[in-house]
Amino acid sequence: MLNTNININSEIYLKDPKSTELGKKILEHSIILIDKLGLEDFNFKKLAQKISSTESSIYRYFENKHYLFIYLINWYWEWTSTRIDISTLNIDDSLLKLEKIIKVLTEASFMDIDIPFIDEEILHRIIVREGAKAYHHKTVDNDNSYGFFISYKNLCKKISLLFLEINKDYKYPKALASTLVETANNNIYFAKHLPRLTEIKFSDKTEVMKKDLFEMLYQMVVANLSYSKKQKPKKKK
Amino acid sequence: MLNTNININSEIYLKDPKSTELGKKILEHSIILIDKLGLEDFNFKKLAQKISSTESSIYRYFENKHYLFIYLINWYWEWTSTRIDISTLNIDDSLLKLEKIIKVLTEASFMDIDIPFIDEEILHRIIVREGAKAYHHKTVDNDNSYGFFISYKNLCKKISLLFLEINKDYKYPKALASTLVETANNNIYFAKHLPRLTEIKFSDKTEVMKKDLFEMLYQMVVANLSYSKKQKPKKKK
DNA sequence: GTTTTAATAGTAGTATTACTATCATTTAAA
DNA sequence: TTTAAATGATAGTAATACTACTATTAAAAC
Repeated sequence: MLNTNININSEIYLKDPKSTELGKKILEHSIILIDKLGLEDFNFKKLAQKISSTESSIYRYFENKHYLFIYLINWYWEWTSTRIDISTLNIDDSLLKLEKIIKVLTEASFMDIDIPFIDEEILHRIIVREGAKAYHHKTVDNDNSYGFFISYKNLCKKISLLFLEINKDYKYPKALASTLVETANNNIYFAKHLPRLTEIKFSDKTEVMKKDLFEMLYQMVVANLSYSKKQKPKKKK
Repeated sequence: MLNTNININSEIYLKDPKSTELGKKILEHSIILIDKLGLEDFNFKKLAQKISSTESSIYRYFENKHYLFIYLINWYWEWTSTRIDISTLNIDDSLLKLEKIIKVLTEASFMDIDIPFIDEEILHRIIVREGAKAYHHKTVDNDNSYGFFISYKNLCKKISLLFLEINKDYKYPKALASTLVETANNNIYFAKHLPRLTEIKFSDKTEVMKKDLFEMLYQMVVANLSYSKKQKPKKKK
């Protein structure tokens, strides 16, 4: 069932930010500020100033910066899942579905569901730059036990099921799904900041870059899925 | 030319930590402490306590925690490059070289060059958990302008050249190289902490896991390189 | 063997961060 | 119009991320 209402694990917040005006302002401006300052220089004091509120008010919504960040990341994953659902709806051809999924993963503007207080383009930029920090830390197991990464797992699960649809014998659908998501983000980032790590060329005319990135990722997935298909189980002699 | 002496860009430190006793203690125990506490909870005060020194003494070697971290990351990349050189020395077969490289990337114990004050096993664990933070931040371009990521680029370059050796027409050797390195680390991490993102099963009997991971990565690379080989340039009709 | 320098330690101090606690005020719902 | 929810204002604490300066020790040079 398709659901355009993005739902976030209630363990992440103290008070649902979607439920109040201040909450929505926190979400809206935290995205803008994190994009501008970077996650390490962003803090609740600066955010409070920006929205003409106070630190203590923000602390009523989120225990700390990490939880707010986890919220945003989850929002992105849920939003991405939803866009995948919408964009693949009524499409039967598996390879066409794959195309749609890769487009969703690489273009924040593709199949947009507009929610007024979230700028998805900026959020996508944050994810590309710092999304991996959500789970690359010492307390990942604790966060995981509260279900903070379920949205990410569901997203990867969804993608991996399509891979099995294309090739039911493929051995590593989950790993290929997470690799696809991570590689999409990494190559956007590398193209801009560490260009010797990818063939993708950054350009302000983003259409060119998106097309190149799309082709690379599509080829990567198809190569993996079709390589395995060829490998007939060989009997040992 | 093979060089087992690991050299780090001198812009990263204020005083060469390899050159003094305290410097070596800083390197040795920062690795142990970062592994134990995680990068965010690690600081110079705690490190100073651990090595019975003072904050101010540590600040003579590194401007701050970030630079020390960059130093360790660079050490790892240089060490990995060196191990690749040694392990592929005198090997002619490209696919055998690929095997060696993947083993170096996945096993800190493979082809060890023992340097007394660096515990490579622990350092590898840090890289797997938090290595990506070295370049996923707002000031990446500044760091990059000082050459802090040259070692990583060289490592990827080296790997990408082997890919071209296997298939000179392959279109994305650089992207595949960075993806290989990142995917190796990610899947070790996912196996342990987010197991639904990979087929690799974590086990304390690490040999099993390493073998699975090796096979997955090897297949991924070969699939990509051989898929492209098949694609004969088609004339447009 | 003394002088000079390099290396380290010790102490103190500052600005910022990451909170917690308490109370007052405004706004909305009952 | 009362009551409760939401927000704001203020203050305070412990920790962090430094900088500055001075003292001591150890090693190298003369």
